[in-house]
Amino acid sequence: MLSTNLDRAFGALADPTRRAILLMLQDDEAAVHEIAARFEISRPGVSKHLAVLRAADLVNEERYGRENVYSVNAPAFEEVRSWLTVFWRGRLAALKALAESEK
Amino acid sequence: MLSTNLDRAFGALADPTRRAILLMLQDDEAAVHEIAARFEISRPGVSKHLAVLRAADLVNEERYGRENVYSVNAPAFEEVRSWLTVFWRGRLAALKALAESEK
DNA sequence: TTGACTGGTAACCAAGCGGTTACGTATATA
DNA sequence: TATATACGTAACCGCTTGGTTACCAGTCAA
Repeated sequence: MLSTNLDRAFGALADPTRRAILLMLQDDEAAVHEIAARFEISRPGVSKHLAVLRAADLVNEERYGRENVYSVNAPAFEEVRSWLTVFWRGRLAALKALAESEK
Repeated sequence: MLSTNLDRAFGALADPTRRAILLMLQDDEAAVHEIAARFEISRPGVSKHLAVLRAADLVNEERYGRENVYSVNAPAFEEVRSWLTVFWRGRLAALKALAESEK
């Protein structure tokens, strides 16, 4: 099945370790070894989570010397929030239409 | 790995078919056979998607005779929106702190 | 230049997922 | 009562996922 940005974003957010990484990056950007130090899983495990977040475009990656520094990428979050907001508005509209029809 | 409500909610939203089902239910509640009629996958396939949405508490299920009628369950969506909102506020706070420190 | 640090990736494994067909059961209808 | 409808679930299949260890390449420092 072909996978869209939105699929990947929601899928990336479905894992608690990845959400924790995002919360950590929300305070400040960090290198991979700094992130790995805060989690119990192995460094390659963290690398794979970061690859998933990168594929979902939820984080940016920048190389400084031998460090790979990750930070939050805001626009991709907007896409997720936007889907939920649109869904919500549609729902409110449906409820309103229902209320009208019951008058 | 133990799976939380939030994990299941984000995971459920990661699939385009399930999002389409939710958009359909947002207009009006529907029985399983009505939902299945609108998708190309088999009815048992739809049943499994509905089971995932149910496990994530994103839908409600109610039996009427031999029909199983599904509808959107609003509170679970609030949990997802809430996580994103809290994340967002934290991020804005971090950006503000950064701006302050640069003065 | 040798050695330590940083980090991606390959290979592997068990578990989960999205789909299918086959089946069982409950309900409505003729 | 016999038949058709509605739906969940089991069994199966191939692919993905989240974790591991082992390895390799690039960069910094002595």
